Amino acid sequence: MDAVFKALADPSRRKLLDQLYIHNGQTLGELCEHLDMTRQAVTKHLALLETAHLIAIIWQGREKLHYLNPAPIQEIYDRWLSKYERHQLDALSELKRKLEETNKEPEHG
Amino acid sequence: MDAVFKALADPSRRKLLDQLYIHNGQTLGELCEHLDMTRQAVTKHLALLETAHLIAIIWQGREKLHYLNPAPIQEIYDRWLSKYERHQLDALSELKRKLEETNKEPEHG
DNA sequence: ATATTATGCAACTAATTGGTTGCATGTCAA
DNA sequence: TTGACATGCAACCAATTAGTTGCATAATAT
Repeated sequence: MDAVFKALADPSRRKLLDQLYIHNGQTLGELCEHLDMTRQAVTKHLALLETAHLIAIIWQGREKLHYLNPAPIQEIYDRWLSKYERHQLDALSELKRKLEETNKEPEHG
Repeated sequence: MDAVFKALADPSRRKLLDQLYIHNGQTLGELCEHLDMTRQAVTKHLALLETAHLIAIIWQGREKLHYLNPAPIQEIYDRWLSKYERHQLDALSELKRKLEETNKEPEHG
């Protein structure tokens, strides 16, 4: 799960996922065309995405095809995001209560 | 949005969110007790979380209270995660098709 | 008043990250 | 068989990050 969050933290890697979303199964060379960096840099980004299982790779001859795998993203939602959403109402009402309480006293920074 | 992904990329920061989920409105000092690092380090993590609007801060006298704000997390889901989920079935079937294709002889023309 | 508590700010270090260049390997096409 | 291509691997560099220490400031308690 840590690998997934780390992988999603970089804008270039999110852009790669976006590219695969637009056109799935692209080769390394094709993916490179959309990013302003060397092929080797893109390779490293793709390696991180693969480690996080956000993409799957299939070799076809000398070509490396990349496929989007949204499963880990779904997991983020299931195991982590929904957890916080459930607290949303409670959190906000508590915040509101505390804000009103704070307004009775002098402000700080 | 980039700030949110960056903020979520670190396990210590996710742990801080977890702590606030368990007990909302904790002070800096309280949050420090759960992490094995200096107060100043925790302060920096909390600053990043605040920048990403994942937490809200309320001053009460000399105490700094921290409140969870799950709104950006909900945004991730709405604007980004659901986008990939929609493709999940297509992506997997495409992958399967390509895998089967790979097991044959490559084309020669 | 004074000490204690709760926090902020800044400089510094070490580790990690994002990128580069150079060279090597395997596949396809002529 | 040769040359071009698609990619891999490794060393290196610069920027960012995660953490530290030291000192400063503001609020509270005695």
